[in-house]
Amino acid sequence: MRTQNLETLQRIARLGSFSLAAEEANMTLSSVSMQMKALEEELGAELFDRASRPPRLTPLGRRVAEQAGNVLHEDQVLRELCSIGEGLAGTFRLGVISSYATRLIPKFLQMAPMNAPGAEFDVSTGLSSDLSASVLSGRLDAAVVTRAGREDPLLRFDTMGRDPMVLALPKGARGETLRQLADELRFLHFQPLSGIGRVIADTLAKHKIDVRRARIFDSIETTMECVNIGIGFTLLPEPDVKRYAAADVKILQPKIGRVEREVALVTRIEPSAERWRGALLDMLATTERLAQGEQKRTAAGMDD
Amino acid sequence: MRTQNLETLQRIARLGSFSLAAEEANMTLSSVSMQMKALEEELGAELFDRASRPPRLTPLGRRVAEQAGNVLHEDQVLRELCSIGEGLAGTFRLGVISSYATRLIPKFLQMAPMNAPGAEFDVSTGLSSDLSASVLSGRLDAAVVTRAGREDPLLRFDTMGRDPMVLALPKGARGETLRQLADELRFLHFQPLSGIGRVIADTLAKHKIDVRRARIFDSIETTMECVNIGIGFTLLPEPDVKRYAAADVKILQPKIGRVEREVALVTRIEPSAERWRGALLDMLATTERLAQGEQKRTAAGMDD
DNA sequence: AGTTTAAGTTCAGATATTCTAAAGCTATGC
DNA sequence: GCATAGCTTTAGAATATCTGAACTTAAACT
Repeated sequence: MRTQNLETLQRIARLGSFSLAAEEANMTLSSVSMQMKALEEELGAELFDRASRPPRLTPLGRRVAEQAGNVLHEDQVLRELCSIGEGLAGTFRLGVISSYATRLIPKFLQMAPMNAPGAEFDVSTGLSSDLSASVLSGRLDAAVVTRAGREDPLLRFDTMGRDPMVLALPKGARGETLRQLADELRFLHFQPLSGIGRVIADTLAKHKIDVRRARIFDSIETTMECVNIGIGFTLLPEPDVKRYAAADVKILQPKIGRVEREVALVTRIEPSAERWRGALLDMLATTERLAQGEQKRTAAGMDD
Repeated sequence: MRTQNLETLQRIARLGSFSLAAEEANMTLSSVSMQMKALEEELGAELFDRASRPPRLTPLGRRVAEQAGNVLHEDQVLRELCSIGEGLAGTFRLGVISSYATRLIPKFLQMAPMNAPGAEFDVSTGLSSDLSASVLSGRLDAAVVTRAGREDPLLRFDTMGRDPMVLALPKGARGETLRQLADELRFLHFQPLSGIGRVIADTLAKHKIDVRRARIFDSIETTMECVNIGIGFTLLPEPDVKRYAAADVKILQPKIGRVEREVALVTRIEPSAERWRGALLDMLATTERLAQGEQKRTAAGMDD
């Protein structure tokens, strides 16, 4: 089936004759005639009654011309998908680290239809290392991960932002440095296989801090809840700590220098990704900005 | 645009590689490759990332493959319209004489989706002569009309049924023959330009009956309402008289012999009409049978 | 790390399709 | 009945598409 033939059929139905259709489409009359002959042959149906001089559409031909409109409409939608110059067009399989998902995904999905009407997003969550591996193997197109250590040279990491890591201490804790606190309290260690966990483990190792009796959690919310009720202290990104900390939890910058987790968009290095990587980064940045603004407003509201 | 290319794209998206798609479709691998190259060219879009060896769909390619499904689905609908062997397929522009419309159209439109799922009907009403002219000129595909006198040789009339014409007399009328009644009462003459009107006029002329003070109406319901309240008598098809007559109205066979109106389906004589004329006649006959059954049941119900 | 294999791409030629222009029909209108 | 407009047909040219073979290369396997 060739869509041009359906267009010609529609034109004939609209204009009432082969010759007017030919004129409008800048084709020869014989082309029009041959196209319709081919269409009838392919469909195995009589679309025209050729006994009368402008050939008359049969009832079936009339209906087929109508249905041709549906086919052509879907075809048009397809072409418009492809002619979105700027902006995102396509179905993107996007991964987001669990520790960032809460902050990003709801707002992102809410904004997506406005920011990128030509795009669909299949979002999934996981650990930085798994997500990076999925991007590398092609199961995902892109992922938001925490940067850490060695990075595959086939992948590209575009930093989206840096969150300072802060200490969250339960009410009554006395120490002020990581080392002091590690002696005094149980350390709540975020899953070392995750990006944040790697940052934490690297920091502890670098300063040779021994956290005896550490507990491992793989949920930020759970970890903070444990801090809230005094089970131990932890080291986590500031925005997450502020989101979940109870009013009496003490928040400190670690004295051992700035500790950060760096959040990045990871994509494969390949020519076709150049078309959309920038737009996706823009969109994520916009979302982040809006989400942070909202969080601040919420926090402000809570102060009242 | 060629739908085959979209099918190939879908196959690749489903099977994951060009070669599997080629195998499934019994094509050579190079055909598949060339089709996809042509599709990308036509759409002006990169659908595949050819750096990796089964070429990977880009996000846009994934979305296009999905939308291709919509195009192909509409195409399939179109083909199925054409492959309805028996039965009606198409959009039929159908005329029905006003004096028959009440009896036929509601039931007909109600049954249509079941009886002829592949058909649509644009129904209009009018006089037999106008409807026949419309069929002849192609504004209608077929019409249900009253047969009368000379018929165009380019048209074909298939009789659907015959309604005996009966006299309807108001309460207290004394005459028993048309002639007696014409002397006694005002004659309510149905629109002589219509089919029924022609039958009436022909009958009166044939028997040289003079209906002084006749009144002309172009609605059966109005005519019968006038009989009901004693304004005059009339001669109309039995089913219509029975439908609208008040309980005290007297109904008589005319003594001058059987007077009938013959209802027929009129269509152009042309090869393509052969495909559907029979099916349409069947459908109308079925509808009529059901409608009559219903009318009888209603009448029986009223007797209770 | 080098080799093999499988999977795509490209090319040249064969085949099929579609177009144009001209000639041929035939309803329709005068 | 004749003229004309409108469609069909035909032949040949221009395109497009397919096949099979040679070529390339990513991924898998020593």
